[in-house]
Formats: sequence, C-alpha cells, structure tokens
Amino acid sequence: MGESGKLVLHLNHKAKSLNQFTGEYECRVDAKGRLRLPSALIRQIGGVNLNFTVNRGFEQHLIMYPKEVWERKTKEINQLNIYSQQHRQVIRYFYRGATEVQLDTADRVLIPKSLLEYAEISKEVMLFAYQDQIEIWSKERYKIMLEQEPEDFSSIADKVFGNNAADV
Amino acid sequence: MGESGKLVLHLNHKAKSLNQFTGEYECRVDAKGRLRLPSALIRQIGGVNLNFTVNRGFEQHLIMYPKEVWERKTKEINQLNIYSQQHRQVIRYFYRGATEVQLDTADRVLIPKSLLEYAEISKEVMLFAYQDQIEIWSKERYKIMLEQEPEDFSSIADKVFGNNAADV
DNA sequence: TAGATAGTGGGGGAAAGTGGGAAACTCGTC
DNA sequence: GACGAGTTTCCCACTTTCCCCCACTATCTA
Repeated sequence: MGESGKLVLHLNHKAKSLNQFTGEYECRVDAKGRLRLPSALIRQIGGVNLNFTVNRGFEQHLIMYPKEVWERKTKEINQLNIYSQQHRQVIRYFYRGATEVQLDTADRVLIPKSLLEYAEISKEVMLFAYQDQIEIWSKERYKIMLEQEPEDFSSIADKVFGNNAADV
Repeated sequence: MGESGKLVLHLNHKAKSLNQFTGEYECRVDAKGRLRLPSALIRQIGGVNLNFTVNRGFEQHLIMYPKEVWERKTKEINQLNIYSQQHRQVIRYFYRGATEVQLDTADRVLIPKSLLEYAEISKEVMLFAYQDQIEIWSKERYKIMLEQEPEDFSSIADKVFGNNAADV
C-alpha cells in the first residue's frame, strides 16, 4: 500500500512501553514449524509473559509482539474511522494474519504455516528485536534487508540527530 | 590515529556523556569468539559498567557502547513513526543487529558470530576508542581504513569544518 | 630475579538448543 | 458415534554452546 503518511500520523506511534528488546539472534524453525526463542530473549521478556501475537510485517517478514503490546497497538488502530475506505484498508492491512501463539514447555512457539510461507521461512531464521517487538526474518531476507541503505538515511538522520551528523 | 575522517562521521551534538574513551588497542578474539578488552580500556570504563551493546558500524566494523550510552541513542530513534516505511528503514538501519553483551569474569565479551562475520573478524582485532564508543575493526580493515584517509581527508574536513563549524 | 599485572587458552559442568516419539486433541467423513 | 488423517503439545533424550574457573605465558617494575 502507499505510505499515506498523513493518514497514520494520527496514531500515537511513539514507543513508550516497558518492553525494550534488543538483540539479533540466529535460530531455526524445526520440521513442525516450531521456533525456539533464545533464552537471552526470554530473559528480556521477563518470564511472566508467555503470550504473543504474530502477524505479517510490512516487508515480507513476521512480527511478534507480547500480548499486551499487541493490545495497545490494536487500540491505536481501532481509533481509525471504519467508515472511511482508506482507513478500512489500513485496518485490514494491519490485522492481516494476526495469530495468538504461546510458548510450549520448551520455550517454543508454533508459527502458522501460512505465515511461514509469507515470510519465506524454511529453516534458518534471524530474530531482530528492538523497541517492543521481535521481527522474524528468513536468514536470506534479513541479509538483503541489512544491505539496503535507505536512500534518505542521512536526511532523516539529520532530522533525528539535529545537525549534519550523517553528512559525509 | 586520532584525526581520522571517521571521527567526524559521528559528530553528535547531543552526546555529552561521562564516558570519554581514548585509545587504539591491538587485541585478539580467541577461538570461542571471545574478545578480551585491554585493561587500560577497562580502567577507562570504570568498573561499574559491565554491560555493553554491540552493533554493526557503517564501514564493516563493529561499535560497542556502554549500555546507557546506547539507550540514550535509541531514545531519539524511537521517536520515529514505525508506520512509515521510510522511517522503518531508518530504524532498522540504525539498530542493525544491536545486541547486548557483557564482560565475563576475565573481562572478555562474547561477540555474536553474525557480527564477527560482518566485520570480517577472525582473530586479529583493533579497538579504536573515542568519545563514548569503542570501534572494533579487523586488523586488515583497520589498516585499509587508515590508508585511505589522507586523500580525501582535507576535502571532507573542509566540508565539515568549513561551514558548519559553529556546532562543533 | 622475583613478584605483580596483563593476556591467553582450554577443561568441564551447566545451560541452551534440537529433534522426534507418542499421547491428546480437532475436524471432516462415513 | 466411530474412525482416520492431520495437527498440536508434552515429554524425554541427545547435541551443542556458554561461561566459570584455573593454569599457564608474557610483559613490566622494582
């Protein structure tokens, strides 16, 4: 979809959650579609929180949110106007495929096949955790993603960091 | 060392921290991927601070920040709008594999394999500490980086210091 | 030369991660 | 309801990795 930045800017996008994940983890999905979370990540999550929502990300990867993060995000989305076609599109696009999952006794989640297919995940997976979410990428796609430098990185970096930081 | 072009890349007016590192250190990663920090550097760090965040730098090297320095840096990036494709790219480009590490009892950190690969580090490593960060280079790449400075340094310096010197 | 500090390397126990058998459950069909 | 195919999930066994600990070497200082 188009970015329609104006549309979504009403949303309170700023991440002010307690969850602040970090880390890049290499791991794998087994033949049954189970993904074990690295224990370093489990520790960050904090033990109490075993429920997650997985859905499609915007760039052919998956995103996993702790349940209460997901609930907060849906609240934001639900503020959009369902009677506007454009908004409906955004709403659907946001929800597309969201599935609740939970850790089994060996700290694994079962990822639905349709989602694995969408992200082209067969075995090797990279987890990329930042802010309040955990992105799930196939290893190949992750590599490709890293190699792409955003065209306007320096101009946005300018804005964020305030001066000519990324000029050279 | 000292006056490299790279130095200028990281100008960040907002970064005034207590941490102020200096130095160039030669050291090595052992067969298990552990990097021992030189004790001179440990002394600069100040003992209290055992947690770091490592991520990819922009020139095929790694950067290590004390945890709270990293957290300060992410604050600004986290203000971006995750629903904007452009901003998402920038956020990912900024985080690019950031992973928390900590010193073991022998003052070593275990660097994730994916990051070692990215920086082409096998054994010999150069640490380059300045401001509030520690750059980690493979010895070969560090040499190459140093060698290619002189040609364009003056023109870059012109650009950076010539008109925007006020900020610095 | 001895003693202290810095740096290197590896053994081994514990923890993390992997894989598969099989019981339990779901759902459609006869 | 009975049955079977497919899926989910618990459990256990096995492999791999991590990290504490100790021992050894190298370098520096008095």
